[in-house]
Amino acid sequence: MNNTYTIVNVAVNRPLFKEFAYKVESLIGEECIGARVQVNFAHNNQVGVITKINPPINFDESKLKVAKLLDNKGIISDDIIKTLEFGSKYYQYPLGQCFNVAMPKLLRDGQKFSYEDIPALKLASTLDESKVAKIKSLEQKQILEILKTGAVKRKELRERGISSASENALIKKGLVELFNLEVENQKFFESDKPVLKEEPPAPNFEQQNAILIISHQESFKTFLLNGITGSGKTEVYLRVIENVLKKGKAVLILVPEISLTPQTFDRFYRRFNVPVSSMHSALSDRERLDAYIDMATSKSGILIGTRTALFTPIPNLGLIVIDEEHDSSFKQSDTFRYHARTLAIMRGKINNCPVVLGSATPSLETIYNVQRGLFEKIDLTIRAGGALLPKFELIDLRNEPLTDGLKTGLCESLENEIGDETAKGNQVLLFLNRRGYAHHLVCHLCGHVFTCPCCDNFLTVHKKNQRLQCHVCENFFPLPTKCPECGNEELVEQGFGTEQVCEYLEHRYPDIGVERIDRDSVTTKSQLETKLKRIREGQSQIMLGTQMLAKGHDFPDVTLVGILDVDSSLFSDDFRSQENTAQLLTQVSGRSGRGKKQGRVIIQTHHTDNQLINQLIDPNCDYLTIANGLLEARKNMMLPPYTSQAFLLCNSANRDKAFSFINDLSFKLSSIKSKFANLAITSVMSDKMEKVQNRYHFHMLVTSLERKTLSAFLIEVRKLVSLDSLPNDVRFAIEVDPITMY
DNA sequence: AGCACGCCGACT
DNA sequence: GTCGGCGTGCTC
Repeated sequence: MNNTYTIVNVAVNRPLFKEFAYKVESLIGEECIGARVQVNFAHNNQVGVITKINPPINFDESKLKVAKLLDNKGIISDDIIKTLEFGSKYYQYPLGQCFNVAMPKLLRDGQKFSYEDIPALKLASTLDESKVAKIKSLEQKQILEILKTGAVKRKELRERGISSASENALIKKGLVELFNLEVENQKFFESDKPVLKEEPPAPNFEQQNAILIISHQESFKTFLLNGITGSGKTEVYLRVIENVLKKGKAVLILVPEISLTPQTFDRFYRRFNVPVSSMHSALSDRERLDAYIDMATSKSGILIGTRTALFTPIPNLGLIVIDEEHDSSFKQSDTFRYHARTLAIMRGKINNCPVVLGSATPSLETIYNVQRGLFEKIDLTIRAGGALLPKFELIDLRNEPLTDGLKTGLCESLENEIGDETAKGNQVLLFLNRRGYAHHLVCHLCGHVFTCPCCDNFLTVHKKNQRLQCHVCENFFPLPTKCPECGNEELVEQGFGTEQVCEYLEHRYPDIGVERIDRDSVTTKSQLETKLKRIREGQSQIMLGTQMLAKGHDFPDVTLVGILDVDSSLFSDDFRSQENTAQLLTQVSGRSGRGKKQGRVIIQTHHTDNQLINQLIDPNCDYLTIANGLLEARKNMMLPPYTSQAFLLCNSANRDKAFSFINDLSFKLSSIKSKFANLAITSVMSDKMEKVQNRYHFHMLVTSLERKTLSAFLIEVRKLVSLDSLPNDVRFAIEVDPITMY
């Protein structure tokens, strides 16, 4: 019977809002929805995904091309297909390209959906106790301790912060054996081991309340777990997860990119006997596929990952957690421009399971959804061990003498405070969200400012590697000795960055260790570990850093947090900058005073009458009060979340091409605009940085009172654009629910 | 997005 | 003649 075939719809990785019919040369049914196929599409071989079986077609059946099945049943589960179909419409991004983003690279490339070798370690069958006794390395002891409970994948050991050098040392000593883990054909809920590996600490009454409410929720509902820093949100997650696992259901936990620290994973690996998988940027393609298969086949019951982990098939999904839900890394800002929070809630709805959003500083969108009754808020207000929240104080820079220190970011009063605290044996954390030595370089004679030749951007001075660097396109140039315009040799460094402040601190406090933590001084995981270790062991008392420091790490001995430059974040033209500043400062301040001593947060500012700053230092004003005030302002100004927005983005290496394309579009849109009520389109504008990497960027902003109207309008935009098809070298994109302004 | 097709100017 | 640059249109 070689004339039997099945007609299927296939989504291909092309910017087309259409699926294409093919025939598969066998009789297949619904079980193959979500299976990959190899197809010839427009003279090209492509991997596509089956979306429908026996669809109605208006195409000559005899002319259908043949699709070759790559999977004998669907690997992309039904709920993910539904989530992507929703996402494709909501974000106006072609379904086939959504699938592409949702699949691990190896699956995209057509590799088999199966495991290859999985390197793992186990204790040697005969353990030479005399050799064990001789081991001094803490890390090696830790490995042996972990392996006593069974064999472990090398990937897991690395995620728990253990270096492969220690593993290799033990292998060399013959205490540990490297082997290829044969994955047992057992599902996580079929194990006879108890769910818990260790007895958890007793929750306080607030945590207990939260655990009960969420655990009792069997059907779809979105919770906001609003817990101040140090109130034990993770313990609530762990307890709820335990309850979900006991019902035989699996769990998905999304975390921000920044929190990929060993502690994040270690707590889960230590707590549960249930296998844990992870998915994040540090994994190899193979490891990512392995984690994907682990979840899809129910070998693991827990997946912890960054935003793309959302698209991992998980049969019997019982709970989705989004930790630090306000974090901007949940929004993808290229290709498929989705927000993982939005799609996670949709996936929860499709699976009829609860979704928990956790944060000390929730996004205004989420707070608004609580006010509208869409989400249920649960509060955690008590810090573990009775630790007190830090006290905020202001230093009015206008009253400070213009010392050398102030020129590099530190006023005299703050210097004195740092001296006092460190003399008492305490630690100090200084926060400055600007890396490099100096913000820019200017000629003292003619005022020439050194800018990037590819971007409309200043070049930042980096002293250590003696170069000027563009923080937009990452291009760099040797540090100049004279002005290219007038030849003058006096070049002035303006604006301080972490590198300069660090240099000053080391000179000012030569006897106190200073650790700089930013993207330039910390490039590998082990560098970060070394620095954190020196801080934990008290060898260094001052740490200075960018956002890298603001999240995830606890520093119990920090009693003083210094905010060096809040002023530059107060006057941005982005309407979200106040919200972001409040979140960042609240998060940074939460790093201090987790021990017994109450911490202080000192903010240096020239604007002591600024409303936001005054709210932050007011002990009677918490983050939610600030957020409610900001929401009120958003309402009055018709801004999100009270309205829905989308950017229409366009760029080209040829300025005229980009400009005339978007102007044409603007003209066409103005004629259809009247069909949409309560919808506003701005005129065409250059992006804040018009030129980036030699491409010229323009945009229009669409604002609508109703989400539905916006969606309907964007469909029209898309049709207009694809009807004309894009001119050569003009790129066009729609960004729905933008979180940064262009 | 890719790629083929076709139109037109430049050059052996 | 014919090579190649780019605008146009199609992809089951």
